Amino acid sequence: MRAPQGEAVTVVAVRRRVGITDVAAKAGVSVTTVSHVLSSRRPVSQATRNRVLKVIEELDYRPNELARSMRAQRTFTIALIVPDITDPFGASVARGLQDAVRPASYHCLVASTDAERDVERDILHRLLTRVDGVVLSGSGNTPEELEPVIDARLPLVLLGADTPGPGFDVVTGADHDSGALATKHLLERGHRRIAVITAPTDFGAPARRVEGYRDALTEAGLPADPALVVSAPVTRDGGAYAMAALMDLPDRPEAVICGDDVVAIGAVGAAAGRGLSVPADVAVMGFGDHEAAALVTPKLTTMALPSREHGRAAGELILERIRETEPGEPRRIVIPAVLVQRDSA
Amino acid sequence: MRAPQGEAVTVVAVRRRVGITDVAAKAGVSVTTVSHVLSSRRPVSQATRNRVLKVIEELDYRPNELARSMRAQRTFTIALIVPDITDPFGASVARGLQDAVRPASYHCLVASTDAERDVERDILHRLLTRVDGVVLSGSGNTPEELEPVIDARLPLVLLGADTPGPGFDVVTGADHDSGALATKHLLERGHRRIAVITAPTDFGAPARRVEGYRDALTEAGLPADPALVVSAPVTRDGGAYAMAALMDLPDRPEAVICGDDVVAIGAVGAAAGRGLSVPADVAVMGFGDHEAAALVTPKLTTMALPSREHGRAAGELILERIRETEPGEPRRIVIPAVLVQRDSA
DNA sequence: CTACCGCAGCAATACGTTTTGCACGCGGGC
DNA sequence: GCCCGCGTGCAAAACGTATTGCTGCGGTAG
Repeated sequence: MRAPQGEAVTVVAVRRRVGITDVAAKAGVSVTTVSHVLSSRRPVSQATRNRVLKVIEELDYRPNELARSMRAQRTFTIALIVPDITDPFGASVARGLQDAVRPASYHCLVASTDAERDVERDILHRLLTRVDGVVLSGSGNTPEELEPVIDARLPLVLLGADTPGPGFDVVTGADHDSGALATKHLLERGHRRIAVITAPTDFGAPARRVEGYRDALTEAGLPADPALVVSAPVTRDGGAYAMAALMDLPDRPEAVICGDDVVAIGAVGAAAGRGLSVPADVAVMGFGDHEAAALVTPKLTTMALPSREHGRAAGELILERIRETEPGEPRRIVIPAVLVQRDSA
Repeated sequence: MRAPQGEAVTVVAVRRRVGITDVAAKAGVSVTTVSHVLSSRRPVSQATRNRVLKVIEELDYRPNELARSMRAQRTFTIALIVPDITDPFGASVARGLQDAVRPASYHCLVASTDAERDVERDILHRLLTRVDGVVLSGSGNTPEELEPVIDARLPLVLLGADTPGPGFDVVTGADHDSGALATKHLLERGHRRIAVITAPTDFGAPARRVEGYRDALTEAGLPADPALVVSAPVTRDGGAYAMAALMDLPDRPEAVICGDDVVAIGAVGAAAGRGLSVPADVAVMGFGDHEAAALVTPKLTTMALPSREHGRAAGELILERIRETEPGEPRRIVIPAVLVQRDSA
């Protein structure tokens, strides 16, 4: 019953992977016909189609995607290269990317580089012939590193890129605006002396946020006191020290915007250590909306970076590029941060 | 200078992807020779080798991995399927997996299923012909869902699997032991009445931890009061409510072990709300060592789940399976949790 | 001097699909 | 009654690589 064929051997042995040829043979048609019932690129009689489908079912045939990709010159795979997938931003981006491309039956290959240039280059090279597009995040992506990608005519989207000039597709946060938005929120709550604790770099996203902060102040007709902008490592302790310094100022600020939630948490701790209560004595805002932001006391008011949106946007952009026939103008997608009001401001 | 050849046409046009054939032609040898230069599977004279390498350099030739995979019947890709890559556990596992397989030149394809069974099945099916192995985490992986994978003779490793019986490779946490370990730590600090707040399930990892807790108590000659084991949703509020209930007990516990850091943070909050100080009045332990654990006040003493290790172990196991010629006995790798002492206990 | 052995390289085949040029037969319109 | 067109299916080529049987050549040992 299981084996109508003549073979009486009962040892099952290693069952070879079933290919389209096996299906064709068992259904008594050519491989072309099988392919056509699968792809519907040419009409096939109902009778034949049914027969083929039945055999496919029986044999549990699944087309070899590899061969398919090779033939079509399309892998249906997008590579995501991030400094560290463990970092919440990287993970969310990965998720957003998956969300965007899965409906189109694309997969995601993800790799972590630890921001090491040669690792990044190595991975990039080995991936080039395996994927239909690349989303690259973080690390100092210099144009020359990117050269092999564009050279391979592979769609490429940069995430939050600073260095490479125009000519690239980019998805980035609205850094200037988020800095301004945070500042305005504090202004609306009546604060006038507003300080900033930022990362110790004078370029990139942190710098642009500080600029937004200054512009918001200026727009409100307020002076931007340079003493109120301090920099600190992006750690809890960094935030604590910087906050302590601010609180020691003769004319202590009424509110402080921190470049990261972790920093903000350190700042809140430092304030508490001096008997200052948040937000009654001093308001504190964070950036990023980490998991911890909603867990600490007081719950942190913060600017959420919709990182999943970043990933989704990148995915959609890549998909568009893949579908395009003509290269088209480089695009730049800017994603605004959103204010999450909680208890610290 | 750039083009010694006769072609005077300056229009660059679309440069075709350079293949091994182009290299062979330009070097004046056969494709076989080029392949041998690359693979060293047969000796090639130094002169020829140099000439070929030079041409490869000039043409910036990179072998098409797809064709290579097809020929070798090996994709050098491992699939990781998790409920959500955004979840810190999933992300760490991904990272560990990458760490493990990258030295062997393997890539990682990651997919999130949101724990939806049909999404999982769909992804699994579409991946089967594209990868050399699968690491599957979370979701109720029923054996029948796994059938296509084992049917395809694909190495498969289950992460923290509960349901499927033996016959599968599994990497899992030492749940029973970690429960016992946490309990012993509190016993050593002199606590006698120890409570547990656990997830509302009576199977899987949470249940096994509770068992470990009971056994540790018994071993210490202490009674296991059923009233001290309460269940709560794995949220901040869940922890808070459960803690409140425990604190209302006539004979209030001196210490409580929470099934998750988030729950522990809620518990600490509830204690503070009743004027109880942690750890002076009541000790609290968490599970998981989330980012937030080190950020809250007091810093949480917790059992860290080395999730990156889980991923790494799974990767190494898969690699072994791939290299094996004979199937071999199913293996089970158990990874202990580690105690992270901070300030809450 | 001859036979044998090893080195270098070539041509052909396989991997599993999809696509395309062709052939065959049948029915309808002129 | 003939021709055209359409519906249906087949054989062969292509995607880009790795492998393998073979050939010719030169050197060495017997």
